[in-house]
Amino acid sequence: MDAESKTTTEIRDTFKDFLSSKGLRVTNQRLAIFDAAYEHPDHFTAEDLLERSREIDDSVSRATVYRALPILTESGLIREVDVGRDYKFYMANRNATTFQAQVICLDCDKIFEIDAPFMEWYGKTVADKLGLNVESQRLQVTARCDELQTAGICKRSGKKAS
Amino acid sequence: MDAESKTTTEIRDTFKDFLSSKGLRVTNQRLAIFDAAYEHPDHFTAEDLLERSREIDDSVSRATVYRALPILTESGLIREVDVGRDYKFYMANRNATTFQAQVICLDCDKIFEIDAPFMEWYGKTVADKLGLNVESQRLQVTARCDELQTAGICKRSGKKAS
DNA sequence: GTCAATGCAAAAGATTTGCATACGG
DNA sequence: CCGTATGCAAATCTTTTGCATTGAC
Repeated sequence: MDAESKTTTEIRDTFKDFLSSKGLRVTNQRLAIFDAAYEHPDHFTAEDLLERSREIDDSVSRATVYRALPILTESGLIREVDVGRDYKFYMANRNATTFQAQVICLDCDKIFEIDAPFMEWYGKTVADKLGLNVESQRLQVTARCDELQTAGICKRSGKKAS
Repeated sequence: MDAESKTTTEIRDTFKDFLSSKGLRVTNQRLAIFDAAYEHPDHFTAEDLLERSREIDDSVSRATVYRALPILTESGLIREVDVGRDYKFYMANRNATTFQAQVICLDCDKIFEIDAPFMEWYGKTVADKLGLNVESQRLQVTARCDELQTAGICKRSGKKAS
């Protein structure tokens, strides 16, 4: 067992506590959705999550996934990552302490999370000038993979040119 | 007439030239949509644009607006501003030379455009590390208007607490 | 005249919601 | 037991698309 970071079981207890503290019920479906999210090593969509949740508890419905996502987001246990497509991505918020920026590769179709600690300061500075209080921030870089286009293969994603 | 910046008429000619150069046709509908976009001082949605275009040429259909938007965006004459809602915003790209960040106020429901010249550098640096070439970037700060919540009115937007 | 552009209406696709039922506390 | 959470299916809402017709060049 990993001595440094919390186990999924421990985090699941945090989730249970969160639900209880909000007067929400601890249901099998919610736990299955939580587990599915934490099993996922990467970014996932609501649909991905539905599929994986159902492998754990096949009674999970799409509606329940969509209703659970805001709860998980509010609990801070997962993070919403909107990169401007017509559907949203999410990811387990395992141990991110600093602000994360995203680099989205249009060729690899992959999202990289990058530490961007200075963002904390930046957002506050700008918002202050307008007399506003920062609620959230996002910094996204959309990019192209030259390697894929030139060499025909991308080492990072393993994707080959089509 | 303004001696410093281009008139809308001049920019419309640029649009016509752009269309011709791409082998696209200069239609009344496209010009009406262009004019509507440039009459709009602020951010607007596709639906806003449809409404205003129809005041100029009532034959403009929703489909044509949606088909014109990517053309206008590609021409660089308007800019797409996706702030993570389920619909996109657009705005006339009058004279922006430096990178613009957005501050979105959840209370005023207003989008402020802010110069963020350092972003050019930042995006390139991060993408370089991954071996990627920057295609586009976005930096957005979501904020709350304390003034509105405390004093009940926001000077900036003129909005009153409900 | 030719073929791109248009309007219309239907389709698409992610997310939300109404409602009767199931189940957690 | 009470009331929240669920599944299902229908609804929503923006954006896209197929097709017959119109109009730019």
